[in-house]
Amino acid sequence: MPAYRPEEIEKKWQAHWKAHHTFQAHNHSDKPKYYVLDMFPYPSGAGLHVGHPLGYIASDIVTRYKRLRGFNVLHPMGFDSFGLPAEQYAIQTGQHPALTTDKNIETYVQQLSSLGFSYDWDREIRTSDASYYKWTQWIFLKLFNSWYNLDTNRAEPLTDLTARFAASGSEGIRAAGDDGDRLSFSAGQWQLFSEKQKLAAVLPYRLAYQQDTYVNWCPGLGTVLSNDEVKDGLSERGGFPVERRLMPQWNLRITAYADRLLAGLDQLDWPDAVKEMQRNWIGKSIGAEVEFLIKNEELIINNSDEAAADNQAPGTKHQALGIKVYTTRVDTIYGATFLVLAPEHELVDTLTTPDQRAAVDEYIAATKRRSERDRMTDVKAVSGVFTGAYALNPVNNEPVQIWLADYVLAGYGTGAVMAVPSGDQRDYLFAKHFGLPIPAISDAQKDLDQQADPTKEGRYINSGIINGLTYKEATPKLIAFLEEKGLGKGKVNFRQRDAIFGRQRYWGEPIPIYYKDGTAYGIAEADLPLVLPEIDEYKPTETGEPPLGRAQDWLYKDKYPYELSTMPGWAGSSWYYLRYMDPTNEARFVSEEAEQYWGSVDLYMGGAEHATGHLLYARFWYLFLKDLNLVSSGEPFQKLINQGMILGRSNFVYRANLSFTYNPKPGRNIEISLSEIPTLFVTKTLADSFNSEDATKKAEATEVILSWYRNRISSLLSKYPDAVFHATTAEDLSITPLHVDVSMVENDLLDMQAFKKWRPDYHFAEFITEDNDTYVSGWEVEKMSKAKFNVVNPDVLIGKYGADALRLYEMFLGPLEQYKPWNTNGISGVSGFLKKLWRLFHPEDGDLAVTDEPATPAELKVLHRAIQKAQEDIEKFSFNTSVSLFMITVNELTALKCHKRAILEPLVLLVSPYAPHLAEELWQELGHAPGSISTAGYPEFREEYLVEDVVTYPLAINGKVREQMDFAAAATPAEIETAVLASDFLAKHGEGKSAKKVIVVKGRMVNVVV
RNA sequence: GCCAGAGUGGUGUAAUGGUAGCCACGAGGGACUUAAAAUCCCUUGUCUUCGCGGACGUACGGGUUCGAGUCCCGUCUCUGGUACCA
Repeated sequence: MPAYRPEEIEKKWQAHWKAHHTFQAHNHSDKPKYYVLDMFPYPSGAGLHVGHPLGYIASDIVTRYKRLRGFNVLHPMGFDSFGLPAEQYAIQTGQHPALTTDKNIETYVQQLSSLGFSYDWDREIRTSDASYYKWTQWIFLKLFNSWYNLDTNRAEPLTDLTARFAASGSEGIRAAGDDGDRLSFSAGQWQLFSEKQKLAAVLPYRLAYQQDTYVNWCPGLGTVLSNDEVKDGLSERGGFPVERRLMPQWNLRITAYADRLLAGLDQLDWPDAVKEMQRNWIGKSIGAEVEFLIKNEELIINNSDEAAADNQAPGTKHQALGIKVYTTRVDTIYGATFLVLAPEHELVDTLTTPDQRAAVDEYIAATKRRSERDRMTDVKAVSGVFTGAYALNPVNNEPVQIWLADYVLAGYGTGAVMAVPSGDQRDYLFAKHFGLPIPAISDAQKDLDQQADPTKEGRYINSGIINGLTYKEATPKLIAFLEEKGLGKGKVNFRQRDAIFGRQRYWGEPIPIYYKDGTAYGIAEADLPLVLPEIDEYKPTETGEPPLGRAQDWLYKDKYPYELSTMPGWAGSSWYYLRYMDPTNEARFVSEEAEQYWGSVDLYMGGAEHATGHLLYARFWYLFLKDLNLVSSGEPFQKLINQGMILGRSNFVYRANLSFTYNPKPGRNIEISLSEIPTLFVTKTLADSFNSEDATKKAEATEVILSWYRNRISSLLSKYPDAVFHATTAEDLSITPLHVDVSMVENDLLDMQAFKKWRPDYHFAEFITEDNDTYVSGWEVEKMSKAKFNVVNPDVLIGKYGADALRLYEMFLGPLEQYKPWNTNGISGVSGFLKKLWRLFHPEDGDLAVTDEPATPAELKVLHRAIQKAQEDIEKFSFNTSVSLFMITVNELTALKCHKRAILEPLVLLVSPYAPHLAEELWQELGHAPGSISTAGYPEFREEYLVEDVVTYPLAINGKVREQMDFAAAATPAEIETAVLASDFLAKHGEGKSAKKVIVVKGRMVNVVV
């Protein structure tokens, strides 16, 4: 083969790999294992753009490197194939989402293959296959049939719990979750419960449970969304508004694992940013729960005795009515001058006095009207209403007013706060707004007439039993005091909520639950999978039920209706990495043997956007499976790398907004053809001058444009003397930058002919160009999107330069983790490098001309420096520097005219993880078996080839380098110092001063201090 | 606001505390060619000098050090995340 033709060799090797299953991983091997995982893609209809493969290329390089290093590498790919876009498309077109999904997957597989990734395609999985989601449903049933025992700090089978109920009732059971939802009963009462009562009693213990929950309801999508699917009050997919709504929902009790999810982070080799995001998301806070008793209790209970009666659940002993608040600053309790409840707080109705009833009702109604989005964007506005009721501060029995305000969230803590206006800025603003007192509580607080001061410094004042104490002394004293009175206790709170686990949508895993007499039962494991039924339309039913309500005769055992919600998008992706270990197992979600062999993922490559969603859910499921002894490692993903996003580089043209509108002279009639009314675009230089701060520049630019305009008007007037134009003046001249498709721009020069053909309204475009007749377009870095015309398709680049060039170029762009703009221009550089590499084997693009001559020391030095650095770089995921290293190496070998097998063969191995097709081809030409390069072994680094006899030292005076001098590599610092001082160095550069000190860093440099 | 991370030529970037700008792109000049493409060679941080050279230069202001792009303190800007979380 003469010249380097990527289009031929790449197709050839891709076909070879596919036919020979070259990258198949085996579950039995003497080799050490290594598991490299890419994040599970959702196969979108748009296919891949150049930003998507970045992480895949990096992980493939590591994969191929590890194979060379003798590892048995598992590197799988599959598809998260349930999801909203396919379903939205189905609603619009009536096409079954399975069909569009299959088509999209086909495109993905084709695109991924054309990039030469070394996936073991025999392990491909799809979450929407029944053979896969059978096990997703199976895990759900495990969750449904488990509870979390706080005494053993792990999930346990529900049967253990019911056995304890039967033996000793609910007494003494400590389970994760809210005890407020649970009944207390004796063993005798349990025995007397009906089956329905028993199931109802058990439900609030389950790790998958159904409950009325405040959810993010998205009317635009017709479903609920989880917190991580909502951004700024809008749905992440589609951007529809989201509102709070109370609905019965399936939930997963992820909060049971909050502490373990938090603690586990410390052992993970993950980016700090991601760990920090998970810590914030879990949001552990250590504080206290304090109860404020209601003043004038009787008065209020009389006012609303029904609500008060509700509050006395049967079986609980009578307690004085109180409001529990959660605080992390119990030390500030003497400064608590009022309480604020969330408008949804359960005691609101009970507490409201007749005088305030109208105001409170009005406030609650107003809160409901405000969408979640308004509440979030409008955080500065202070609003609230007084209930008329008072509570007693438990530390001093002072009466405090009880208010409602929507800045208090129903879902966090107890839904009520004690407001300490001197120490909390929101409380401060609230107090100022409503004229409530702001007493100081610490002698260190400053500027209380301006703002709150949350300091923990100083000593307490106006604070009863803690007066004069410090923060450290006061907190335990107060908690002890409150505990003794039975009005408070230390408490840990988490910001994280249980995960809502149902979607009112079609295209997802059916939840394996059926209803008998209104009670939820899990279907038998033997009856899995519960297959997604066919339906006529993918919309909700007329009665507002989810689409599954349309399924005909869809009943368990022909009798019992199924749950109509499906699982959320993250269900299937929470355990997929386990299925890859044993993807076709029909008897188990993964065999014990395969699970124990592969253990956990050694390297997980993916975007940071999954930090708080997928990565948290997957860890949660893993810990749960571990509690059930179904998996064996501590955490699922040992090392995580976030590849940065590749941003688009948009190009702009500058339209001069000139008026060509006209009227005929009175009594005349004219029609000017559109083709004679141009749209004027000015080159960037002119547009920049026009937008410049410099008035002279701006005036000059304006004049250039207006003189062009006047010429044009006058030529139109000579042709149409009857027209009167509304002329553009210097004052109303403006310039609008417009996006232009990046494919029409090369090195920021616009292809003006292509631009004119691009759209009808640019057909008659005219240009004011640079002096050399080029049109320079502007540019800006933005996200890649169709609307910005900056999307670059990898297929086009592969067609032009080859996959190897694209792989190298994406790595060459910069550090993997960094966000960086895409600029196609530079790809010619790596393409040139590949050609040069080829020419080391095929001089002048002729026949293979590799010789068996022995290598020279200079050649060996180049090679071994490359081996050393390539290895270091890949171990620290610094791929950009290895590409530049390869370029240097090839440049030097070209200069040395090196065509020797002893050098080139190891070089091919070094490059092979990056440019696998080229490497395979050359490897075969060198006489090796086709396809054998991937396990050929990594070249061994030999330090001795790098040893130099002579080292050139830079000589500096006071840190400024002045000269260079050669020394024997073995020279000692003392010898070097003597030699430097003996030379004329100081005389030439020392400005007559004498040396105070000489610093010699061996092998590095010499600095003379004067 | 809070939490991360980052600021180096026209651009992407490189630099175990030790000669700042490697490797590329772009630009300028040249060779080859009827021409173009491809390929090859030279120049390319700024200022200064005919040149040798010199001065300045890693967002800004300080500090530590023989020596700072790198470490420390403060400021500014940008990017990402998060936000009434009590």
